[in-house]
Amino acid sequence: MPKLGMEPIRKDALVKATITEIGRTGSLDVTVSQIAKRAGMSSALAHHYFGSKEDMFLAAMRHIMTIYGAEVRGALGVAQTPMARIDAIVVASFSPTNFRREAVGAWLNFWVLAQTVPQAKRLVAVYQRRLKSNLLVGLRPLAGARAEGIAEGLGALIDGLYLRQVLRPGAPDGAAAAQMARDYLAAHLPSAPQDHNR
Amino acid sequence: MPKLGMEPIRKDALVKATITEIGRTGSLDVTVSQIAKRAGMSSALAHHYFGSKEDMFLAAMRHIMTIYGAEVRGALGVAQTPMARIDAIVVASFSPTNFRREAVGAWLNFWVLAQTVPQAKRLVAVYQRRLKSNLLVGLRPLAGARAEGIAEGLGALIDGLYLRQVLRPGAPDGAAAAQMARDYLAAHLPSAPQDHNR
DNA sequence: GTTTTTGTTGATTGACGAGTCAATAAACTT
DNA sequence: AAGTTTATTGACTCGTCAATCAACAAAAAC
Repeated sequence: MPKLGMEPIRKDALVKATITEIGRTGSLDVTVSQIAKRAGMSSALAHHYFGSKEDMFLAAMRHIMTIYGAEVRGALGVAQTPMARIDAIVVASFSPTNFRREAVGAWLNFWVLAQTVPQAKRLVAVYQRRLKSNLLVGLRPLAGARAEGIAEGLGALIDGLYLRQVLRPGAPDGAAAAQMARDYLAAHLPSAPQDHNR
Repeated sequence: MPKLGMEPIRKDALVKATITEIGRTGSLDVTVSQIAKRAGMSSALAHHYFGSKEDMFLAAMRHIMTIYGAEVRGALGVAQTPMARIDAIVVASFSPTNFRREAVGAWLNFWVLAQTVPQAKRLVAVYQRRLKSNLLVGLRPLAGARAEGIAEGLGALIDGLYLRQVLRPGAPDGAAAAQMARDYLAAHLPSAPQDHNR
């Protein structure tokens, strides 16, 4: 009973299943059959919609980045001050949607994929560029010439917190991670010493 | 012409070849044959000395960590002040030996391996614990109760800088990375504002 | 000098998995 | 109603690779 217009639904299910499976197993060594099964279809159908396993990986990467990008954009939309802009990015980066187990696990594996697949590398590069430029908009008014270095450092710290989350047991603590990023900012922007407790 | 006492030599060659190959290809999907070939022997011999491919990976991880640990210990040995201790760790972390391309590429892949192989996870945990405790010895006299959080943050930053190095083209710039870590410290330890140029 | 230990490899096995294909079926078109 | 497009899958091909084995060689032990 082939309903028509299945393509987008199937592709979407496959993309999500790809992220889930990679995140769950913590490896790119997931079989197309595994992914297809989780998405509720045969592996042949998965190959029908995506040409190859690599295409599925790339689509999954794009999906993660799209969600992240949308969330950042949404938060930036309502930010009024430079400081609020930066904080919006930090909050979005560690929001439950983005900082959840499977997504972080998949993200790390995509980083590894980027070493092999040029297309994946380009996607990571896009992410890095966007993150940095978004941060700079908020940082330049606050830090002037030092903004560049601070953005670089904060970016690396965020990535590092993601990296470490991967091996942490239990549910991700986005709030703690976000606080760590804020501490970094507070230390580098003495102009806004908002909190120094503990 | 079997010379005797080959075992340690062969094992050593295999461990180094494993790191090289993983770093070079940027993936754990290296074949035992590839590794053995680079180490100048047959794949059968590789299996003879290490029981399995996984054993080779674990030995390679241990090797990387051993080198790193030795270098840190050496640097700590001559450090007189708390600040010197912290700096010794930072310098060792980004020394040419540890911060070279293949080693960093392999290191990231081992991090991924840790998601799958409990033994590998334990090794990473050991690394993290040692790093943190080493940092704390230097940090506590300088930051008191804040030391804990700073050590955590600096650790994440270091890991993040490693992570990002993986995708950076060209030769690794350990000096720049180390400077970033120092900036982090300078910002969090206002007591020692050693440099604030640029 | 024969037996044992250590080193070494080519060839083989066995499993697994990406991608293809042929076939079936339900919708839409004309 | 015949033809076309879209959906779907079981079965198959083909390659790859970890791991094993049988065999050979040289040193050491007896």
